[in-house]
Amino acid sequence: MSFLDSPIQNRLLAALPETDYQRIAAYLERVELPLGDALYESGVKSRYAYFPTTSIVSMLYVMKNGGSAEIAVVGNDGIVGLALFMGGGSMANRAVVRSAGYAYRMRADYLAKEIARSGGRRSQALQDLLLRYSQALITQMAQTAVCNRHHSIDQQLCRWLLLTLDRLSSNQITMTQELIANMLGVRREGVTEAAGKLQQAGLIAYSRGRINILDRPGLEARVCECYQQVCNEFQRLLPYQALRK
Amino acid sequence: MSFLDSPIQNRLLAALPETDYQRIAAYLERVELPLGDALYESGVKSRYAYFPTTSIVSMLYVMKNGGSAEIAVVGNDGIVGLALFMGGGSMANRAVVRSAGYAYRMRADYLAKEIARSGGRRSQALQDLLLRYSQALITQMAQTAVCNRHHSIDQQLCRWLLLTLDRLSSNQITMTQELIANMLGVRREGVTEAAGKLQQAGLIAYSRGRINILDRPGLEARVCECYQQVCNEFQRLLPYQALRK
DNA sequence: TCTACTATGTTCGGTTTCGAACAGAAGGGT
DNA sequence: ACCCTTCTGTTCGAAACCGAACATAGTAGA
Repeated sequence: MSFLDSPIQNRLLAALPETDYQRIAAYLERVELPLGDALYESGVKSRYAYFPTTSIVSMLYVMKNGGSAEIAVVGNDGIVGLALFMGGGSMANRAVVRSAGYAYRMRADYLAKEIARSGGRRSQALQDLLLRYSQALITQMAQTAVCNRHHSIDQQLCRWLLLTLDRLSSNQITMTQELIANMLGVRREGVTEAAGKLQQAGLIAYSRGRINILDRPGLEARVCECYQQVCNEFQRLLPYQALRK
Repeated sequence: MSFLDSPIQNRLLAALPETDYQRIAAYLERVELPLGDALYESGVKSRYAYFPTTSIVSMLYVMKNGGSAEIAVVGNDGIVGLALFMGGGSMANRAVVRSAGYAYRMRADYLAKEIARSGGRRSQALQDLLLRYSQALITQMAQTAVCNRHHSIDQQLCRWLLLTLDRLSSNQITMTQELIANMLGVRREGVTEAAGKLQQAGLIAYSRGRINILDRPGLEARVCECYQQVCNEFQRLLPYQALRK
């Protein structure tokens, strides 16, 4: 049984050994995440960790002057709330739902207990998985920093679209240019211009908050090396093979 | 006994409980790190983890076209080689010594053994510490991404100088403008101009690869919020109080 | 001392992005 | 139908940064 056939639509959960998953499953609660929902705020210890399935969550840093920038994106490949695992409890950024959908959530204290000692034994598999995912997230953040420094809005938009697409089942993204601008940390007009070029090239069709991806290979041809680098590391750190059979 | 009086000049090591430290100490080897040394290369599994004491190490991403950007900086507050702990073995960036000095190094297999099981028992303290440090590093990377997006070269130079200063005992930094430019991912001329302003304002004195910090509060007044944000998180995650007495 | 090299300072035009303002176009509600 | 809001497209000058070229000034070595 491959991941796509698995009833567990989150790759981290699906990668757990059967016994570990069974123990954890009792604590999982399926919740709906509406667009724009803030799963956690900067510096506030959250009560839940989230394993997105069909939703996509943005880790967003908001500056004092209101400016913002997306630091990383989490979909069905990961977990929102790593700080609960890493010991800080909270992080210095917000987690915002940027694509409505579903997720499994787990109470923070249960997660902590499961990670520490669960009935006298450690959940080695969960811990290892979260560690590897942490490294994958670090890769994504590092690459975001590089991309922000060196690449054009055009290229960054391509990267953003592809990262989003990879975490969706459809090839239609619901997102206004205004919101994309917030996440890329640029002006809305900059996104309009970049999206215009992609549209003119026939790669996407943009219409009032709905983006249809028409030519994914075309996007991949335009994107900077940052996208592939992140993909490679995710693949290396959390290989498909590790997924539950 | 405060950290500065401690014979262990690395904060992570100094924060370990006495028994854990004693067990680890046998594996530590003090090494000299010359300027420019590459402790590890992108994608190559390194044989050692390093705990810098007087040296400073830069995590640098180098693009295909030769452009580069510093992702994070590690000094006596941290460890180089987190990938060994997180499970990936390697990371997608280089670690370059950007300030000559000393470090303790530990063989990768010893570190792995210590983290996993050490004589039948886990080193809970080490693991917790490395986890918290991972989160601190994530904060630094996230803030680098934000800073790269939103702040001027002037502000970024201030941030860079302060981050370096925090990891040095003296207030003289040995570093050419060319190398700073490499790390900030900007042109050398840009650094010349920014440094010129700081020099004119009497905050620093620059002379052929030697920077003397004359007015640290002045730098702090000019730096963007990113610097303080990172400091706050480091303080919160790895508080001074946790250091070994 | 002379020379070669390296580090820093300065200039110029070109490109990208920004900030602000405004126009048009697509829906939604009444 | 209408208005009203939201989303997208377009324009303008200003600012930041880039790429390249070149000038000057310390420093080290012959």
